[in-house]
Amino acid sequence: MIQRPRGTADRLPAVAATWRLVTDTFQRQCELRGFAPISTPTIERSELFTRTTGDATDLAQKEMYSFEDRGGDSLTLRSEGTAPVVRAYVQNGLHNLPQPVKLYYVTSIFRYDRPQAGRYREHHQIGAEALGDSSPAVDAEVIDLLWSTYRSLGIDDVTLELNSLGDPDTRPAYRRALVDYFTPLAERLDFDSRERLTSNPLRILDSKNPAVADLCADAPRSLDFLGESARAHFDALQVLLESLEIPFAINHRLVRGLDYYNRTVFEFVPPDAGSQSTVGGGGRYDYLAELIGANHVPGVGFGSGIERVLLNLERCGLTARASRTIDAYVAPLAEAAVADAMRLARHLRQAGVAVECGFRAASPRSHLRRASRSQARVALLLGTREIERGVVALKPLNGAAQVEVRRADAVTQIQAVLAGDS
RNA sequence: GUGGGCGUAGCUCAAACGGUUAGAGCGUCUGGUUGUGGCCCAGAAGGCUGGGGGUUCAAGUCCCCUCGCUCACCCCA
Repeated sequence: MIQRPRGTADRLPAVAATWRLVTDTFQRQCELRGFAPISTPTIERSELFTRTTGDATDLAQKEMYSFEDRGGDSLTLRSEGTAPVVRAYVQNGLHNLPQPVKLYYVTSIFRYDRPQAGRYREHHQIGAEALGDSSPAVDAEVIDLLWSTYRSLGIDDVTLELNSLGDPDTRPAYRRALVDYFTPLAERLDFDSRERLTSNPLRILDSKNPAVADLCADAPRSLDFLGESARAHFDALQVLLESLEIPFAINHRLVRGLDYYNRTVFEFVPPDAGSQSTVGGGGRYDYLAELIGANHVPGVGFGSGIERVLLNLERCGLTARASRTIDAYVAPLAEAAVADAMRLARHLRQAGVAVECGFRAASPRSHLRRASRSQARVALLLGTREIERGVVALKPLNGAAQVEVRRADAVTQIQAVLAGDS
């Protein structure tokens, strides 16, 4: 049997209601703030991701789904959500719209990684980006959007962690300070962290290795290296978050897995999250557009894994139940009635009634069993008797008495019954 | 990429020491006298015991390999 690729999932009807709850809630929160939907291709030129993500990141080094197409171009399945949106903004001249341009998306993300709880090779993210405005209020709005989405869903125990990484002009000094701090301690670092000492020292801070974490406690803090304007930006953001009553905690060790971030970075983490500690995160990326060869475009945004949101909904006991969609079930009792049954179903549907139609002639018992399980409120029986007399038997499934209605007024009669017992 | 646990019907699970024809519940389908649902009852369908190799008179059971699932490391959403 051919099976689905590793790390992918079939999303069955049973989880559709909860899935839709998440995306609908997010969409609603976006619309409440004037964020407009955007979608970008599943594949992009590989350079879009390699140039923005950062050479020293795991994502760039071993997690991208890249391939050469028949024309010899290197393409990559979307490995993160932000760079494609920035690319689309630049390529489509969205800087001609009033700034900032506020965009949101619901999309799939592909990363080659070993699957485990809450981690997939194809996962899905809700995300938003605000491009073209560098003021801290935009950071606050974006954070508020994600926070409000979680709150509306009923997830009220995730905590917001916040940090600022400063700007490119102060990054080298901070980086040097980290190297100066960790180099004498190199023997106490694990292998990965020692590697990062030269490749990407900031990421040492992210290590979950307890020994390394201990050393990080006294490591230089990025907040102490902020330039004047980055400092003001971060202070302003905190005031805004406090005024919005969004609780947050400064995490000096919070860096992010992608190198394009500057200034604000944030993550939402659930309590006692085992290995998958982040349900959503993002930050500011004012220099990303330049990395892909465009003019300067400040931006801030986030991504949040839908599968991880689902895990948190489940943890909080908040999964949605599918609602009934079928109003009526049409049951052909004889082979000769099948065509009539389908015609009746069509008339009802044209009138806005949701109808499930039995496809083959069967006993009333068999059809009524199906009708019950379809959760329809009425069953419409069509047999040779009914066809001869130009009527249809209308049986409410709530125990009320069965009646016969003429075919000519079947639709209005059925609508009346449906309206009556709802 | 590294390590642990686990693979029996669509699902949840049985099958003592290796020993006849691998079972049950749920679900599905059909029926329970003439054309009437849910509950109940009966019957049926549904398995190369993940795959391959080995040991043995005999393997779902023991050994090896492999694939898959899962959890953790790592990384991230």
